[in-house]
Amino acid sequence: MKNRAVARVFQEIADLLEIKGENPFKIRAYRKAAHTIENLSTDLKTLMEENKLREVPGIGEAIAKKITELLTTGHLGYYEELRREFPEGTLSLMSIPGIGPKTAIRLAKELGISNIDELEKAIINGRVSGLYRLGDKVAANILRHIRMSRHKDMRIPIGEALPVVEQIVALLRDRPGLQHLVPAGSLRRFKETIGDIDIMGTADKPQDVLQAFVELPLVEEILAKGASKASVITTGGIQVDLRMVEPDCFGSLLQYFTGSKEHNIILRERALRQGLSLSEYGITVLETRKTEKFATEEAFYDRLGLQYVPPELREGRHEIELAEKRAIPRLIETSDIKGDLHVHTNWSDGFDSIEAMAEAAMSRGYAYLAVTDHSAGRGIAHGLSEERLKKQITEIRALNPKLRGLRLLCGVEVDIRSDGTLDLPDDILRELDVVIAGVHSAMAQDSEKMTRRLVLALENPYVHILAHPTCRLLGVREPVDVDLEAVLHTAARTGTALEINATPQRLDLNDLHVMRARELGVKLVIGTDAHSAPQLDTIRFGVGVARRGWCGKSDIFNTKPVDEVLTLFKRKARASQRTVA
DNA sequence: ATGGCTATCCATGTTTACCAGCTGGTAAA
Repeated sequence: MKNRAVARVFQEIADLLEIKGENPFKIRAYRKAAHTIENLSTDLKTLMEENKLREVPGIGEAIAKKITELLTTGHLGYYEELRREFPEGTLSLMSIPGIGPKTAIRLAKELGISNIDELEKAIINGRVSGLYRLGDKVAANILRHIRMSRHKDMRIPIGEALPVVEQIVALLRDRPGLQHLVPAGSLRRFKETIGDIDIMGTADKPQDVLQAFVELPLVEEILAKGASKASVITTGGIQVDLRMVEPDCFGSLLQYFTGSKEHNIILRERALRQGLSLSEYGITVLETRKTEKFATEEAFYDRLGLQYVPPELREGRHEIELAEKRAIPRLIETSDIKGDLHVHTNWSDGFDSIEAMAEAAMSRGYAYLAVTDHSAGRGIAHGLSEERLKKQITEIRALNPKLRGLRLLCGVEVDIRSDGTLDLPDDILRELDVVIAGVHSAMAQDSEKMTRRLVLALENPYVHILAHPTCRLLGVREPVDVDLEAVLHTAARTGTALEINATPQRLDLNDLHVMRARELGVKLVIGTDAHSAPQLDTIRFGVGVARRGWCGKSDIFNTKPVDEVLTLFKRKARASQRTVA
């Protein structure tokens, strides 16, 4: 049994205990243990054999015993008994937002509902809204979430797909005779979700590479393996195709399989007008019927009289027009980023200390890092009260002289309450270098209310950045209902920056929003929202979104030196003082 | 259930918002 499977059992025990209404601290102990086990770098079995289970923080006598039982017998009596106490399927009801343990158990016991389909029927028949303390609004809300979960698309978030591809490429890169190995498709274009993963390669002996590919440890199932192509399903359930091709037409093949379809259609139509026919094998001159081959994409675009088009722009918008005029801008790169303006520490719900985050920022070569922990309104995150924030400011100021080359900025991610007011008074916000405002509650508000709420927050003279403006979580939570156009205009008018939140689950703003923001002259920053030091690396996902939104270095504010950033932020408060005067 | 450590004990995560019924339970973040 793998660590992950053990963790899942404990997570489910916690859910069941929650339904049961057990001691909350006991529930938390199981959740904590599950989390620790999931992130453990050593195999539980090894720890068990060395009698070191108890040394893991969060694993005590009872849980160590349960792990041992699981690992030796493959079963856990306690868990199985617990499951028997509740109707089958009660747990699945809790996956619907709006249904917690109390409601789940009532639906199961009072209506005999044991799965989501039955729940849907019961709501439609009006059986749910008849229950005590469950009215029409609750029922309608649950129904809405059920329908939403049905329509969830099955594409994989790029945050999951990219690491898998990188792992595969890293494992195969050193095969003798391998020349190219490049992911194509929507992954290469850095779309936020990916269908299947396509990797293209060239090698002296393609068969060897294909063989090594299907033998990788992360391969769960081999769907097909031929002379030039293999398809597998990874242990994470993602389909990956590897296509080995002839080196002399690698360029046109890579171009073809990178897409997008829309981009390639426009390209073909344009080529036809020039008497050229495009295919994945090259460019055919219609008059002579001769096909030219291209080893690189650059040569391919060049033959068509076009500037090279970065994959992120190949969406059939206006990139080909601009490539004709050689007017495609230089896009932002991760190395252009000079600092991160949104990170958390263990003062709120972050994992690492301020020092550890600063250390990580220095090793990335950053010039600055803004510490922006939550405010008290986010109770569960152990958000900072005014008092604790003051203490943190003192600590950061004391730390700064000790840091070589890095400027730590004092900041906060202040809650925007349901009415648009902020969770901290202006007096303290005024003291800070960086104030990020963000919505973390009451996300179901209607568009009018939500828009008014965000506009009000942006109008605060001390708010510099609006965090994750639409609050979406890919595959988990839909964006809030908001008039984003109005928000963008307010941001432009007040000189407030909008964030491209780089957390792979968020990517918020998205590429289209970023384009629109650029058009309106809205300042943009990329922030990782890192909750641990390694998460500073997720900046590249934000850079990917910015590139898809046609951003150059100058469009993203945290490519500027620290003084310029601070000057801009201070300018907003000064401007509003003038307005008042 | 864990971990600290005077203990067959005690602390451990908190605030906001919404809805059903007009104060308090439930869920989300």
